[in-house]
Amino acid sequence: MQPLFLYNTLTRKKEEFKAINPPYVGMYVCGPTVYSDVHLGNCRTFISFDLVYRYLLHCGYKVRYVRNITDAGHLEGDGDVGEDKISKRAKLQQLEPMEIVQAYTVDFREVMRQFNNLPPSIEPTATGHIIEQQEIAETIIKNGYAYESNGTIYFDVEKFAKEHNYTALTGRKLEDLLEGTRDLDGQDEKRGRLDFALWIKAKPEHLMQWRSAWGQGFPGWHIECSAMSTKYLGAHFDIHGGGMDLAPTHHTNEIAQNLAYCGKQPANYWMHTNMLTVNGQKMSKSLGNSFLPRELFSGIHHLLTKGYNPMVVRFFMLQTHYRSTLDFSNDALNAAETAFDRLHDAYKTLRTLKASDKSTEDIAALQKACYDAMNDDLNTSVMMAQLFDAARIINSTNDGKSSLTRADIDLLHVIFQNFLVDICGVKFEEDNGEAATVLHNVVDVLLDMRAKAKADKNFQLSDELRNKLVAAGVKIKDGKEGSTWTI
RNA sequence: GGUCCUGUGGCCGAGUGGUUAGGCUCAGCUCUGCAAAAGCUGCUACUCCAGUUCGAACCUGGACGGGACCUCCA
Repeated sequence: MQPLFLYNTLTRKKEEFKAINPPYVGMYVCGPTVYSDVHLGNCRTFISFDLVYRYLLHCGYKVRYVRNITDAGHLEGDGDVGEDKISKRAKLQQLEPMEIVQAYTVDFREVMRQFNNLPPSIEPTATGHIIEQQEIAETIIKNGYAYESNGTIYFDVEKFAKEHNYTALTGRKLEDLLEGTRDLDGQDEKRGRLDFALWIKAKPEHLMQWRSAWGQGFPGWHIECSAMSTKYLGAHFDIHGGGMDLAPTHHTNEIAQNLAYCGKQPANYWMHTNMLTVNGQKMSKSLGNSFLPRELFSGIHHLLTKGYNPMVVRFFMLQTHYRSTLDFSNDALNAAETAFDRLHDAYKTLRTLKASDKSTEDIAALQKACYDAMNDDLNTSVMMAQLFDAARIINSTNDGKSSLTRADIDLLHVIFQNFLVDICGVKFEEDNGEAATVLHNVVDVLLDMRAKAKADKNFQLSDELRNKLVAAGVKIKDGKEGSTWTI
């Protein structure tokens, strides 16, 4: 097997991927906070890591993929003041916090299914690991990197930074961070301005709170990932991922917590996916420019002219490398839809291709180019360019302008199956079932009538039949050996 | 303000110090009763300025533009 290179945020380089205990791989990805709908930007990240997961599986690794569900709420604003997002939402809607969590978790999983993301091996929740989070906080206090202040536990960043490289992930200078931080105004519980909470004292009216050695409270924002990754993947595992916006704060603090807890950098490879933008601006809940998956599928959104199949959206996203920003627009989506159909049509044509004694094309080289692209930090853009090359070869063979041996045709099948279906996770709707069979028969009857009309040179009738079928959603292509159709 | 990333043809989007990315759109041709599809051909770019180099879109410096993070965010 050829080496796989992945870009590691820690070293800012592409590095050869070497599993700690091959063939096993542990991968942790920061999942959603389930206090509202996942938007498309979130989905991009999870689709990107689904690609990582799928490719590792394809390469023969046995992957334990852990993606958390944050259901304990995060505070709003800087930290220690402010309100838990999930509680806030719950009060607003007069619901139990867990009712909110349940509703959005169910919705999240449904969206992931629509995008054909494989479910992670474990999807742990923050509320299910309160004890583990408390234990980590306790140990960090014992190790001298955290302190209690009026029922809240803070991580002592400045002390940690004296012995460790706190900003290893982003390469920023600590002084710059200190300068950039806002004044503590009123938060005199904290010793240092960069200190962050591991455990937060709850006010009596706070809806989600748990008992602890420090009184009633709830966990801080970063500690759940430390707790759950350590529990399921061990103190040192292979890949940790998330959106790029998590690197400077969430992941930086997570690394600090793990080091302070057990002296180990949690993951060898830190992977970060880039943002989805709308008109050049990051799509985010707080900016209010986010698209909901269902709006995109249905087309019901003021910026959209039509709806798009989830597979088209997935394909659209994978046409761009995961570390580049991807701008979202109707034009780009329409282009992706046309391109997607072209690949799909070629894949279908492949089944009916007639073999020759000789090949005029080098299919093995094409397959190698696909692997080379994927091994180069999962360059799906270049890999897909190869698939379009394959589509051109298939079509031109179908037209009799080039030829392929049986072995090469079979290899093309393997390439499409491997790279498009298994690795990119693109699923093609196959019409199965009784209704579909009946539909097939009915269309065939109509095409038969149209063929007779054409034979009689009754083009008025044949065109009418074609136009009406097109209006009904059936596209007709006339070939030398009869007509074919697609929906 | 600080730190970092980025600027590619009509649009989207890869990329490497010297050779065609790819997709979409558009035009022409072939095929076709017409249409659609498909194939072929064309439009062939790298923000600007300076430097390094035999040679730079790709390296360095500067300018300008865009973005991310510094507050929860994938």
